[in-house]
Amino acid sequence: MESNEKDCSGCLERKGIRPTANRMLVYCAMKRSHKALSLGELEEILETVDKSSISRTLNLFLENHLLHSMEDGEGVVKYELCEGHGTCSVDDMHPHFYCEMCHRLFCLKTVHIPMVEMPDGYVVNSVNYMVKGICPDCSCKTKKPI
Amino acid sequence: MESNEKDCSGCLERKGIRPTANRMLVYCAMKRSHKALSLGELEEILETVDKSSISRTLNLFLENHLLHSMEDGEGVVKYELCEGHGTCSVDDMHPHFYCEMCHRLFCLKTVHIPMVEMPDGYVVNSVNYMVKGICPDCSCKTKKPI
DNA sequence: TGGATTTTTGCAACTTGATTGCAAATAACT
DNA sequence: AGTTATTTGCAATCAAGTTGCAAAAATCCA
Repeated sequence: MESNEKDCSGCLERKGIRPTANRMLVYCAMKRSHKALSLGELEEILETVDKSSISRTLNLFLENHLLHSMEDGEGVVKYELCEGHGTCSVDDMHPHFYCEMCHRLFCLKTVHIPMVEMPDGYVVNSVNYMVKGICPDCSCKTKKPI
Repeated sequence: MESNEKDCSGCLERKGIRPTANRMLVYCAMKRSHKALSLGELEEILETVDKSSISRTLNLFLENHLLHSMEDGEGVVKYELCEGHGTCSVDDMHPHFYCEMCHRLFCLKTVHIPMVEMPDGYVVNSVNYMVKGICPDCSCKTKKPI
């Protein structure tokens, strides 16, 4: 559970990112939350940091492949720290599941994204696999008793 | 190439959607364009229809599984008519490719989306497979001569 | 150390995509 | 035709995200 100041600053520096107070706050918040977060959610968690600073930080992290982004199912972008030592290789990614009932986004970390065979000429940088439907909680609640 | 008035109205009626003039315009525009369109793009194509009407129509079509939606890689939602007789089964879907250089979205209609094994309890309604990288046009342009 | 330079930050304003309230227009139903 | 329900256009609004800019903080270097 590497989420203390020292470790965070190391992670940033390794990527050539100056570890300012705000950036460490953003990084640590994402490290602690074991799910994808939106700009708005980070804004709520980090009351002391302005949303423009969070936005700039997220974009900086994105450019440096410290995190990847995905659409959350309702048009909002969510961010998630890359797993494998700060690289964003396709193998490190996992599918996401958006519940159309409770509107939550799930990380399916146990599931591996199968890579498709691309037509010639396409260079793949990242893959996003998003499944939509009803999550276990909601499908259980709506299940009619037999 | 079923994009005349009569056929369109039939498609809508089969779904229980009243085929008004605007709705047929939206439907036919999507049928003719063989790619995913955003609300904004439809607005440009259909000069006579207000964007609020287009928006309401798209949501109506979505609810009735006449089309499916995906994020286009830059936070804008794009819509695409379902293939298989107006159902949105997972088999009918194809991956999309977003070029990070020219910012275009490609439909990889020749590629089949592999379905992953879901953990227990998840009910799957739809799947979105989005690949990001460099498209053939751009990767060709940037390729250094040997 | 101290002063100049660069980087980062917060605030407010703005941009953009999309939705909503409402009254007018259109269509549907006896 | 007259009544009711549905759809539409317009303007206003909302929300996510970005940007310009001046102040604050960090860095550089003689």
